[in-house]
Amino acid sequence: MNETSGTAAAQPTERIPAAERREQILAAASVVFGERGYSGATTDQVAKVAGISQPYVVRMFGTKENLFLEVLARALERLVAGFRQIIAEPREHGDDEMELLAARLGGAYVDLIEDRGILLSLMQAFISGHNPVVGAKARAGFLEIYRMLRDEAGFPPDAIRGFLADGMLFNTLLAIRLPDIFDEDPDAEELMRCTFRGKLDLVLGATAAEAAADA
Amino acid sequence: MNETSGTAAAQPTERIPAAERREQILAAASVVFGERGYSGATTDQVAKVAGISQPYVVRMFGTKENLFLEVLARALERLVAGFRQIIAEPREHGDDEMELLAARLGGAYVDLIEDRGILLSLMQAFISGHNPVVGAKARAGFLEIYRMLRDEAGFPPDAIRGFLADGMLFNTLLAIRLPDIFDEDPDAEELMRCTFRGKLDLVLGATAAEAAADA
DNA sequence: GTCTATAGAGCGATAGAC
DNA sequence: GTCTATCGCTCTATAGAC
Repeated sequence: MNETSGTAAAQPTERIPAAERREQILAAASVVFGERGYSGATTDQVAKVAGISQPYVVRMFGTKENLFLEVLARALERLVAGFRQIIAEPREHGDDEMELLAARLGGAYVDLIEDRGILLSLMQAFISGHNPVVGAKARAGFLEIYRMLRDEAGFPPDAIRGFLADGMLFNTLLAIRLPDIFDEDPDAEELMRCTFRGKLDLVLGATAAEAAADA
Repeated sequence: MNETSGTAAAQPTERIPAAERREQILAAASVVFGERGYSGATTDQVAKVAGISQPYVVRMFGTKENLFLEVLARALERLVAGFRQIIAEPREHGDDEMELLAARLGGAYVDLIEDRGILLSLMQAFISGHNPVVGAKARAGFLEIYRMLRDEAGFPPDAIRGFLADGMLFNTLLAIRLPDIFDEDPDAEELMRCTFRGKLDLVLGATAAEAAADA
């Protein structure tokens, strides 16, 4: 079953197609950038999570900045595609048509940012407004969502503001890991409940699953 | 008027009391941490903005982490104190009492985050949930605001959620520097207007002033 | 397709003079 | 109260073997 060597040294990495390896690295990078931030993350940490060597990460993407930009682009693509699909779904017309659509979009958004890598990569982009490349992508992405809600979903201005605002509050409460202190401070759960309402179970399920994965 | 030397070398820094120098460093650090993030900022950049040497920054605060924590604590203090003062102000009772109070608090918040250092230091803290020290401060600070709105201002749950959500959207649109592209994309201004409504002039005034200062 | 080795640059922190 | 000099570490990126 074993190689001849009995040491615990790193086993030679399996040779797999570059495209597949790319995906592995992007998945790892999403996690690491999400947790440590763009500057705080190192290509070596990404490499370790992906199970390969640090120079190979660099080789694959040229620079650390390119790698981050691709992670960000993927997150934005998933967000836009997810929303567009829901908006395109057939829906019954009625007084609460807009509320129903907003609830569906909100649910899809919470689903998406349950992936902490996606959540924090997006937030990293938000605070990189000063960076010409990342900042431009963040502005363009935000405006694309705005146009989609206005033109494709047909939301009136106040509904757009309410929807986007709720989303940014979701981001923040999940980013600061409010569920981590539910047992230390009952107000933490109260605030989460008041913010997420029906969506809370969704969020807590994901949080619990992540905690279990950590252990 | 001049020293004997005619070179353009850095002039010897004026000797000023430590407490005053501390404030200068904190002000510089707020700007630098805000723009570059905790990991992206260097103590040398802070020192240059403050007009002193890099080792002096470290000597004053022990470590870079301590310096960031103090910047964050100052921002939270200003926020909490500002809100508390407005809530304590006498107000006429009536149907729109809560709306009026919310509008005043919102205005104060926009005033505060016009200071880009404060805005981005807060947002830096939000995405540092994984960091035991910074993350704990972020959670505690957010819950303090929540309790203030619930117990001191007397807001009902939906008003709290709406207020906090609007604030987080303010944060995001300012952080990504949406006003920077008003002339490239008219939707940018439309989104800002739909979000900030009456407060827009406040925001744009500050943005214009900052742009002028940069040049 | 993947690794080891290492160059080259930057950064936080310390030591010690003035 | 403030600086200069510098150590030692970490990190990105390159070179080149397999």
